[in-house]
Amino acid sequence: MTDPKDTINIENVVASTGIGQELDLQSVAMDLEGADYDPEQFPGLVYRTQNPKSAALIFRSGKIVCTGAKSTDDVHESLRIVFDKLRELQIQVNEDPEIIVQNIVTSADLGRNLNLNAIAIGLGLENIEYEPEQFPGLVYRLDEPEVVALLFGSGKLVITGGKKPVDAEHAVDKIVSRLEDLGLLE
Amino acid sequence: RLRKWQERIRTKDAGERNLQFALSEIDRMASALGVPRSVREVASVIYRRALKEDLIRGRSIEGVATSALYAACRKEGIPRSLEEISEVSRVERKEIGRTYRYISQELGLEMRPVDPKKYVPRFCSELELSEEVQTKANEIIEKTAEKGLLSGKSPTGYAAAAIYAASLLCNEKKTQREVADVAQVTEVTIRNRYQEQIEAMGIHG
DNA sequence: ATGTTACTTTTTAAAGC
DNA sequence: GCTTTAAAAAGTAACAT
Repeated sequence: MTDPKDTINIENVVASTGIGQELDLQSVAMDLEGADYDPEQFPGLVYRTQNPKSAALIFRSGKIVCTGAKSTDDVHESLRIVFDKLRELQIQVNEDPEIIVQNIVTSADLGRNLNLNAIAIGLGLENIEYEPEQFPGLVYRLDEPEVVALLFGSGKLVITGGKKPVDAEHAVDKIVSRLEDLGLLE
Repeated sequence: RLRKWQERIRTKDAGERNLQFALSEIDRMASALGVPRSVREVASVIYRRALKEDLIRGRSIEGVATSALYAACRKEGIPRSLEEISEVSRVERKEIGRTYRYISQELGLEMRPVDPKKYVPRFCSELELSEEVQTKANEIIEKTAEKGLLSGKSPTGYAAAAIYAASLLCNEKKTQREVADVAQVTEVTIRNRYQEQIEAMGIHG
């Protein structure tokens, strides 16, 4: 039997940081090739890195949000690229700004089909949200770790809201044991 | 002091007017949908509870009223799809769904997923299909759901496919388009659900 | 009838409306 | 509350071929 934990894959990491310097986004947009800046639509400037692939949202305050990375290492590498690009534009950037991981999205596979109707009732209608007319996944909010899990009929899962990679592992363990206790797995 | 009193009356009047408006809207939509009086009463109770729990702040009265009616239809066992509900409301489908999920969670309505069989009588009667087709459709829904085919699927599309399949099996064929129109789903959805269902039932191709 | 694109859900920061 | 960004899951839908 494959341990569902071994099927966990990080799909997206969101992190925030700041260069401790105010920015004139209009001029940054002019000098930084590939930058998308439309203040009427959104106050942040969008800059995409290729390797690793990510999108950085750069704000007037100098604060930056990086999304789309596949690992925490990729987040650091992507932001290092962004910092260097800004330095090339003669912008002062702190040595190594603090990078805070805000959210990690993970996917996993329980390896067997799930009866979502039975799970909705088993886990307690007051704790879950399952509205197949609106979305095919069952929404299950865990307290420890504090993450949100989306369960699908195929047995595939999405775990989001965690700040550390281990949060997903703990969540999968709890989900598996709860479903086993209810006799809704295998 | 007089000003404070007038303000209280003004607030009270506004609140009363809003409640009256909400209840009249529930009545109007319920009539348009042709649901029994009991559903309007349940919807009114849900709306008043939402009002009491202060769930309307930041939301439109019409949105909460519509969501209360949607929830009431389901609670009473005569569900209307969000698509059908949105046709008699001035609130768009997406907002009705969001508001419904919010009040459902906050009021602890503990709504059970909609059983596709609940749509069979109404859809079949709109299609002028016999009792035999309804029975067959229910049988298809029950057996395929037991095999786990229902997980994650929209109840209306699931019911529509079963009705389409049953109409074929009972020699009262309706086209996918006819069934799709009354169930308000696309032919593609009926086709996909239909294929899964007949395969699970072990029927022909 | 199929294929592509796109939208539904969840999470999270950012600044501003 | 909304706006933008990324990503997965699976279902549904719209539009093109």
